[in-house]
Amino acid sequence: MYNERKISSAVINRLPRYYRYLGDLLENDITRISSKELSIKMNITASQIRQDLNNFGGFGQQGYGYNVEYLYSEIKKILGLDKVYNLIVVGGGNIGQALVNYTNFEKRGFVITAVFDVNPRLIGMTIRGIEVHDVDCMEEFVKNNNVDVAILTLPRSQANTVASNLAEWGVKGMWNFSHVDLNMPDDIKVENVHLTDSLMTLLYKINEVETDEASIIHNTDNNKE
Amino acid sequence: MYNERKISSAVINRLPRYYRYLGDLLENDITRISSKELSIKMNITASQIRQDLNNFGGFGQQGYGYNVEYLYSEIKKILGLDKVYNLIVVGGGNIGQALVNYTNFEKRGFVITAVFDVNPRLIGMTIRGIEVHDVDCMEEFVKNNNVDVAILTLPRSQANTVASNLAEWGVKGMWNFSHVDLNMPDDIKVENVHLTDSLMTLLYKINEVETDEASIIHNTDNNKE
DNA sequence: TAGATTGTTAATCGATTAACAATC
DNA sequence: TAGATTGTTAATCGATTAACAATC
Repeated sequence: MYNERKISSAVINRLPRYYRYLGDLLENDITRISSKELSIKMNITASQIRQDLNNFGGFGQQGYGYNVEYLYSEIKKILGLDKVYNLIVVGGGNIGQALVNYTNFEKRGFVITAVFDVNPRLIGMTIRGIEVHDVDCMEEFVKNNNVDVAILTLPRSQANTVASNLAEWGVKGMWNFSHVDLNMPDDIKVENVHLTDSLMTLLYKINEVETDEASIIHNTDNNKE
Repeated sequence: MYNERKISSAVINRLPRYYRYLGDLLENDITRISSKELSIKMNITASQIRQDLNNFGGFGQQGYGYNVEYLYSEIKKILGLDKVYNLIVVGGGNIGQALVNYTNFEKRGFVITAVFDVNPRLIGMTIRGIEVHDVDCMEEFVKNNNVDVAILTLPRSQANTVASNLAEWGVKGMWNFSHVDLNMPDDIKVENVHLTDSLMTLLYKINEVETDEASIIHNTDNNKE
């Protein structure tokens, strides 16, 4: 496991998608698949699939392809999904509550154990059996429980201060829904979900299509010049 | 505008971040900024900033840098944020409701005008003044209203069928929260928010840190060999 | 003017794709 | 065995960074 070079984030970001497709194959009782077949399903090249997988090991067999169940379980291990994780939600607003209510997380071993907020109207409430605590209790909670990930769904202005504290108290990863970049030491991992940014890029693309269509018309007009 | 080569998605994905930083500068009454200064704030290279911006035009001035207000307004136009968009939510579950309740969207001109669901217990309800309709009414609604984007927060199994219908009825973009890939014609734009995938990559990174630490110890042990 | 900083070309780096020998 | 398909090296492609002449 050691002495290996770092895996590029392009590869890592594709792993959950492989995992999803292999899970679908499993559900359909497909026992083996070649990189070529999978590449057609996933709309990527077979070469990329083989390169990606070989970052972690030789999971296939010449002339046969990949055993679906084995490859699925290996990717599961690579992603660390064979463990259970302890998550807390910091910020009990719309998104925070929605994530607590999303029962699929628990099925996968992502267990939300507490929600924290400053709002007295929320504190003491229970969301799907999980209590909303005062943020003042957060330090004690984090220090006494092994919190793997904090889900940050709080206002921009507070995100960095809170995240720094959490990191100091032992939280290893920040799943950041706050619309701001976090400044964290290298050993604290951050994954951003910037919903507004995501929607903006979609709007760009929609407008781009319209512009393209306009230019096709325009070019046709000028064809005779 | 026409005859330009296509802008890479790496660039497009960075635009909302530029927009955010420029907005912050504006709020702090900073009127000009050089690519070098901005690069330090954003933790990217000045070269990349200049390359990115020059895909769309020369917004700066030699010896001066960029006028913050002007550049902000130009990126706003590039992203199409100077318009108002009509969105619908398809699937009135946790995430769907949370997005309806997120009032910041409206401030930016992303207006959610309707929610659709199959659940009789939700139909007729009102979320922040927006009614939840029966999906059976969706065709009529979409055909009579100019729907720019459908926010898909429905089960995997239904996402593709529903999205195909919506595309046929005139929806231009799909903001896809369903945990499945959509097969859409090229002129329909899709932006995925795969929350589970995002969390999985975070977990990978957390475990990677732990593995790295283990290997450092291991390497030290073996140093004498 | 002199200094600063852009816009843009050239160099580098990294990621994707192609090719093929190894081998099941 | 012959055919299929991997693992891996080499080639290509695209994105990032560096460099610098143009110019405000």
